[in-house]
This record gives sequence, structure tokens and C-alpha cells, in this order.
Amino acid sequence: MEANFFERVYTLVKQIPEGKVTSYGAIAKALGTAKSARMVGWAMNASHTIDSVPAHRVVNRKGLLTGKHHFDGTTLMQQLLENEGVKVVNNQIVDFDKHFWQPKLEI
DNA sequence: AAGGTGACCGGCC
DNA sequence: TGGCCGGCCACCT
Repeated sequence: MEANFFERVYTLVKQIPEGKVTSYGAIAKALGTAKSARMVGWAMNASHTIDSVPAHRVVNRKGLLTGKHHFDGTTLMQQLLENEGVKVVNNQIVDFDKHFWQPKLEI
């Protein structure tokens, strides 16, 4: 199996198709650490150094771009999502449930 | 080895 | 939805 918890998160996040988004909790649950969605966020923090992980497709359960602060600018994450067809208004994804992608189905 | 930290979640009001 | 609180686990120093 893969070495770190991080790599598992990366592997899963990388599988997120364009125009789709998911939540930390969903990823955490898919990995088996449902009660520790914080770990997913922590993994994303490390993903910042990897740049192969579409972290902009990962938001919290409310559809808020909580992690946009960790991106380069302030609207980078939002623009990336909009570029893929995901509407974002005021740091929040519109029709979040429609764009929601369930990692459990893929894992 | 121990403590601190974190891009969260769920429950309650 | 929004604010507050507790829990939870892996990584870092």
C-alpha cells in the first residue's frame, strides 16, 4: 500500500474529474478516517508543495472555498473552478450538491 | 517523547 | 446559514 496518508489523499483528489468538487469529509470517509477530516485538510496543505493535486476542487461541506487563502492570490481558486464550469459566488460554490463528486464511488 | 497545530465535521441554539 | 464547542488523527518541532 501507499506509504503515507497524504499519498492516499492525493491519489483520490487526483481522480476528481473537471467541473466536479468534493468535501474534505467525503475524502476522509473514503479513506476511512471519517472522523478526521482535518487530516485531509492537512494533507492538502502539503499538497501545496506537490502542485499535482487539484486542491481547488476540494472544499468544505458547505461548499465554501475555505482553502482559498492558501492559494496564490485571493480569487485563484475561484477562477480555477469557474474555468472548469463550477460557478462560485462570494467564495461559495453554487449548486454544490450538483457538482459534488463522491470519492467513495471511485475508490 | 510530548505538545502544538490544522484548508474540518457534526450537533446545538 | 451562522456562531460556538468538542472530538479526532497524522504531521512537525
